[in-house]
Amino acid sequence: MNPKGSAERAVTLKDLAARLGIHPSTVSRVLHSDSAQARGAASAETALRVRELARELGYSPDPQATSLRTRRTRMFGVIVPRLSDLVLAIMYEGIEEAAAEAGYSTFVMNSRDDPEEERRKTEIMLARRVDGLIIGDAHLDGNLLHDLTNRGVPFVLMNRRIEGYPSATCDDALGGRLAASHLWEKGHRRVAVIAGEPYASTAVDRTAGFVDRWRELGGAISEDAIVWSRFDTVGGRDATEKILHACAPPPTALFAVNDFAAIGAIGTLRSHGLQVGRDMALVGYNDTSLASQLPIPLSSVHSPMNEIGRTAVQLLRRVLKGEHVQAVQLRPTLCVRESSALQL
Amino acid sequence: MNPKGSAERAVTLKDLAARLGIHPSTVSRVLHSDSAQARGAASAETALRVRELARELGYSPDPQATSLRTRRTRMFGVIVPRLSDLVLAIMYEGIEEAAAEAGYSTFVMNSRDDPEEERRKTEIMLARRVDGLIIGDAHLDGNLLHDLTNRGVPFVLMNRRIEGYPSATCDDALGGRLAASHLWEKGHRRVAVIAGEPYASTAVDRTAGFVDRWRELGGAISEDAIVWSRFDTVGGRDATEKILHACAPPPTALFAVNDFAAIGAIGTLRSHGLQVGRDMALVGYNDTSLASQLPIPLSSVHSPMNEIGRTAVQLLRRVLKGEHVQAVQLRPTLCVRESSALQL
DNA sequence: TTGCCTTACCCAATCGATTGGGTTGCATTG
DNA sequence: CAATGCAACCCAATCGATTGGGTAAGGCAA
Repeated sequence: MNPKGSAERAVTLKDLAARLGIHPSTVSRVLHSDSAQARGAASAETALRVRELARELGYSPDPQATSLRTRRTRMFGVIVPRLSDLVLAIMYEGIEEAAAEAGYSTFVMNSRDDPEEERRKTEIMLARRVDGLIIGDAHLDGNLLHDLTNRGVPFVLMNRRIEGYPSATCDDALGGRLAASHLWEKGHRRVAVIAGEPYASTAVDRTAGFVDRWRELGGAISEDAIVWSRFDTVGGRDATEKILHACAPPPTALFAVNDFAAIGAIGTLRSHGLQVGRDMALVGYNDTSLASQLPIPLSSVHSPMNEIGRTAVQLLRRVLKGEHVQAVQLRPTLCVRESSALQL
Repeated sequence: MNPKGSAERAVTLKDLAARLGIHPSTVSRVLHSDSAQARGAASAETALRVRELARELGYSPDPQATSLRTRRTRMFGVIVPRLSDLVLAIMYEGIEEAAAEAGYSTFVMNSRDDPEEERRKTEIMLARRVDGLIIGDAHLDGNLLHDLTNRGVPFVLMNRRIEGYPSATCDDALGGRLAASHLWEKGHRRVAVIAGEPYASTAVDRTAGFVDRWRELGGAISEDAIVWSRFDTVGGRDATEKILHACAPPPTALFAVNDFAAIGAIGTLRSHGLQVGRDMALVGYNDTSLASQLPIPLSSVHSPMNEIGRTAVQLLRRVLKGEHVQAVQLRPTLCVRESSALQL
């Protein structure tokens, strides 16, 4: 069929037109118009012939040519701290699904949570002429977003939010409150928080929600009991170590704003001879697939990660239509498991 | 600066040419040529002026226009079972880095390990006119690759290999052998394998390597002791359950071809009152970041995942240059931890 | 019969970059 | 002095699709 192994030359509008004896522009209108909008484009009969031949020859429009003319690429750029962070990977799956359904393709790039890298990656995507950006690593203290706004670049935030910009996130304050209510009900009165990175709204909101609710319930929580940390297992390890050293008497429960930090905490607790669920209650966040599969299943605030990704795409599409969109916060739910099931 | 918030019209070659009073083609040659190849393009002085103005106005060539003319998009398509599989996510990080360094962008899509979906996603990428594909979910029994070859589509495999196609993988047979040698040395004589999906070379090679080595050492291993399973925690759970039911007397060691399956195994063992590392040795595969952070740190065969991703990009670039490339297998190493450290 | 609509098309410019094939002006060479 | 070479450019076609603006043919009403 293709003996030389060279990619066959793709079928073009001109090819179709030549075979049918009509003009390329007519073919374009037939294939492009939304079936109704083909006002005076062609007769029903011609339209049928065009569509038939297109199918037969496997015509697929050249996206580069289309983009050149229409100034739209139907590509979105997605920036995340790292795809090897399961949370972002799942959100990205949601993005990819929703984007594909809408006829968009997506580029993802890792910024490693470094503002310099984030800026560099953003420029690469803009140089590619993406139609819009989904930014999953927004820093509370950055100025990239301000610049992008000035340059008229359409974008939305995902996962982390920043006041004044459109975003698709979990209602993290609510998630923190759920964790606080749960631990309070279980009889805990001394708690500590593994709070995550202070530049990320996820960490800040979850912590703030927890603390707010805790105080509402009449609990006390000191500054020492709130430890900022990296989001990964090592961060959770170190933070737990700090908490165990700083708090006397030690807390009876921990809230980690991230499942991986929680897993790190488990390790540290174990090496201090403390068993999770019995000597120390533990609640994580995101309910990643591992939480329920751990030797001692981990309680976790479930956030709808796939849905957050899908929502980000919807929002970005509305931004592109010129709508003024608000931030969307999706509801988390609490999954109680063995790590915090015991009544004190 | 841009009060209406509309994206500023990008600077084009024509703009530069107009300002300099020369022809766009001259500007193109100056900016495009590899500094030496600009044979008779322009005088050194003119070239300097061109480059200066380009920098000043922030000229960046329109990739769509370039692609249209050159028939190359400088985009690679990447297909993986799922990015939420940490192993693939890390390989993808390697791909992204290497691709970016070479001036390529990458699309990733999830096939969910479904051949139908894989085919669909492949077509989407080809419709986007990617220059080549990196296929991370090759099925041993599929026929997609054959079709792609016939159509002259440049591609390489990653993570999983198939005889006769270029690929970048871990030397999985060796990895299996390392695990076998280790468990044998620790005194184990009854072992079982959580073997993974039989359509994936990773699973097949790791299992075969393990069994080969085991027999070389004089060990016996029955069919019942090799259980095929999904790659995730649930798969590991079910497989372990099966092994504990089928093997009498039970094995003293398990080799799981994937860390997540190993984590699933830990859960099942625990619910049977068996403690990993003491009652049952366990070795996983890939040495994902979690392995060392688990409550009982997991021994695991370390595979150079980032490097595999980078290698896939290098191979694909060589394929594009028309070179005939062979499969590359990168060396794994064994990380022994508490889960299999005890001498029987 | 004239004027006016429709219908069903066609024409040509355009998007931005690339590239094979010129052209011009000047200097060198035999 | 004619011929040749070379440096430094310019020209125009091209990639494939889109789109504003035609236009010819036919029908219908006044």
